[in-house]
Amino acid sequence: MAKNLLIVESPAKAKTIEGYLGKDFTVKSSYGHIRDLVKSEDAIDIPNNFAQRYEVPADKKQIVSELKKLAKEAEMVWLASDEDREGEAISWHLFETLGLKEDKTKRIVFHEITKPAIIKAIENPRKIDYNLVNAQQARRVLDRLVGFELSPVLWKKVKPSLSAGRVQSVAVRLIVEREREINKFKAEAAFRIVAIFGKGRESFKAELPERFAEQEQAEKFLNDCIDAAFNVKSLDTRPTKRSPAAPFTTSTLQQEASRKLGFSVSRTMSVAQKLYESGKITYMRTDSVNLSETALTAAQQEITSAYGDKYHQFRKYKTKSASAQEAHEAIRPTYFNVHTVDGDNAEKRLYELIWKRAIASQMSEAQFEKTTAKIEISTRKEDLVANGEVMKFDGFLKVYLESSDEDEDNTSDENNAILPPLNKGQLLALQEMTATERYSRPPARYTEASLVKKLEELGIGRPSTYAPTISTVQNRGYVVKEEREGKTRNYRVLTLKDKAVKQEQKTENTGAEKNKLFPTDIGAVVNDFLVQHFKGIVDFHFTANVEKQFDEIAQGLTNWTNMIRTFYTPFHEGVQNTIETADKARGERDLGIHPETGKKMSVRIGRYGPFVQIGDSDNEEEKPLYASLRTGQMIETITQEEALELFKLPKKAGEFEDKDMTVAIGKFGPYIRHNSSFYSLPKGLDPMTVTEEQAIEIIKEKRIKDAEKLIKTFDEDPEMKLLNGRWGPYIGYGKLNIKIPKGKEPLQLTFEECKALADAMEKDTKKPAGKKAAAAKPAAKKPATKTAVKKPAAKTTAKKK
DNA sequence: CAGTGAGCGAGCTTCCGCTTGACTT
Repeated sequence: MAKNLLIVESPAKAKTIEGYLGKDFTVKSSYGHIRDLVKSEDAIDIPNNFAQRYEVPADKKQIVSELKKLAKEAEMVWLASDEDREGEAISWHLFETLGLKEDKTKRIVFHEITKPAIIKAIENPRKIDYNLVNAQQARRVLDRLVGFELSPVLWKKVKPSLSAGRVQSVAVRLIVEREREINKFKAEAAFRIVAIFGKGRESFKAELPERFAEQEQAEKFLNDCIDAAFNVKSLDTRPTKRSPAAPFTTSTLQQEASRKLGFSVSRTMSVAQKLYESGKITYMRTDSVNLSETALTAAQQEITSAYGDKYHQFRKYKTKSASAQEAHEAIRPTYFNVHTVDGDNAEKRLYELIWKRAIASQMSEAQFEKTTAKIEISTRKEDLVANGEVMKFDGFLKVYLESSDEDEDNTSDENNAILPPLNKGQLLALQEMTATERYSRPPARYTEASLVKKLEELGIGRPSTYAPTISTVQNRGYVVKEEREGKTRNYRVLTLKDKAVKQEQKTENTGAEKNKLFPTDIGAVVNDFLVQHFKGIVDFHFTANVEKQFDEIAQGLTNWTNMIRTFYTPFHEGVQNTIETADKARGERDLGIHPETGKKMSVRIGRYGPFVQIGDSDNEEEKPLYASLRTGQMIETITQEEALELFKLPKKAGEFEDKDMTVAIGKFGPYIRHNSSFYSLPKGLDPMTVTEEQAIEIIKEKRIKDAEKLIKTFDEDPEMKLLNGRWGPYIGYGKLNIKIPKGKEPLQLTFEECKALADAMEKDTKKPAGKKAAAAKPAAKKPATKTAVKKPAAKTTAKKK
């Protein structure tokens, strides 16, 4: 047996380090935290100085017992978890749980996985830093208290199963408030003047810095220019430069992969995980922009050999984020001389992005010559301005250009245009001048990645939680990621050409969104409730404030239980007060009087989501009418006209010749119902006017599609089918979808075999007999397997309902 | 997924942060 046991957090890290240390060391991984607070109410003994009850979750039992065994046999145990709050706590939990002895345990830390760094760490061991551990406990306890006291308030006052927390509730608030800013926004139009001078390759654009609010002003300007003379009034040339961006952190990687590759944040993380596990990149959950000495040298070698000396420049980046804990390096390729990797397309592209960004971060700046020409108009006092940029040295731009969220904004694209050679006083020939009506833009909706950016700026969340947080707010139904169609709007363009001004009307599409985050009604109602009753918790600076106090605890300046008590006492009072006094929040909004019947119209959240009601619930004689809101509609913005539309039924039974066919509109759009089958109406077909022929066509097409999927049917039972799915063949039986067991040839399967599989599955879902069934149905991605394993029966009944 | 929204009430839900698989129709 090895004399030394060294424990790190990640198995991939363990493998690498084992290679550095030789046979005297066994290197193992704890797979993150090995203990957590128990799930029940009594996890924290509040009167007893917030004493915690911890347990080893079911999925960690095995690893803990293995580590225990190895620790017993070892002469020395080296706790090498990350050097940050959580890492220190992991070491402490290991110390406690494995029953380690003070004199046989050493705590070591390193910030990069390089041989010299590991050796140095082993030469400089220390003891567990209990101040840091206390800071982590304060963080853990605060999050539990907030989450587990706030959520039940929502169950009582809004809806069961909802959740609130220090991080997720602020994420939702950001999205809700942004949506309201957009709703409130009034676009203002103004005319932008652009002139084109010269011909062919010599032509260039110039713009008037001012804009005109009224068409008359723009028109007058163009008219004034008909017979005007244009000459170069001044020329200003000066050098400018651009520097490369720092190498990736988790958050910047997520942003850039979203902009350049169109990846969701969770996709980025899972692809990066694969690259990390196969040793291609360094650790992908980091807030550090630092590169190891080894990496700096390797990057230098790569850059000088590929591009030459003058392209290289040593750079050290400093983190801008106050909340950064910098336990790791920045994300970089493990080996800079590896330009491309094997693997699927996503891995290749993400690796390339990481490689370029890291290499560019050690390259020299790009140099430009920026020219600004002012052009005088003989008939007006304003000057036109033309900007040109010439690259003198490409520097880091040879490999990488960071994109920005405003890339789609092309209103200032003249900035990097090239100007022809110009002289002061030179007369210019006007080719064309336009005055285009341009609208101001509302604030941009968040994408997953821009929300991560914002959260990081506010110091909320950690690299390991950005992706899960984004999923949580969507899984809870507070936020949806959607594509929405825009509206067309008209804009006017005046054109001066050949000594005449012409006007035309053009149309543009505006407000179309793809993969943007929208709040739902429930998200808005929960947010408003929290803002009203728990302003302090959902305050954007709450996390930053408590982080300051955690830092004081970590430095030994503050006692953690005092800090938590100071926070908890008023917070808990607020919780109780809210439970007693607050009204139920249903987001109700008045929609006025129904024009035909004079009854009250209102809209609010119900059991099945937001709906419109006409008439009074208390009225015994006449039941009120109800209609669900549709995708894209919200309580706070729906108008009475839109609400009335919801009650119009397109085609009722009997309106078609085929008596079994009706058209209706569900929450997810218009659909045809034929007997008991549903067929959604393709976009562009109006459900109010759809003809029977069109409906029959849609049904036919759907049937053809279904038939294409069909491989085989069985005479014994028409419900049993062999189908072709996205990942190969599977068995369909009624509503059940059954995977084909490994090693079986799909076409050889007999009906009996299929039936047996189906029966087994049905039994499984009714009475999950253990791990398999429970693990097979995590509704959300995250809910710990612990719950599922512990209470499988409860979970199933809840779902059946 | 797909036309419902009463009221009763047992037993359930829920946090953030550290990790990786098993899984997907």
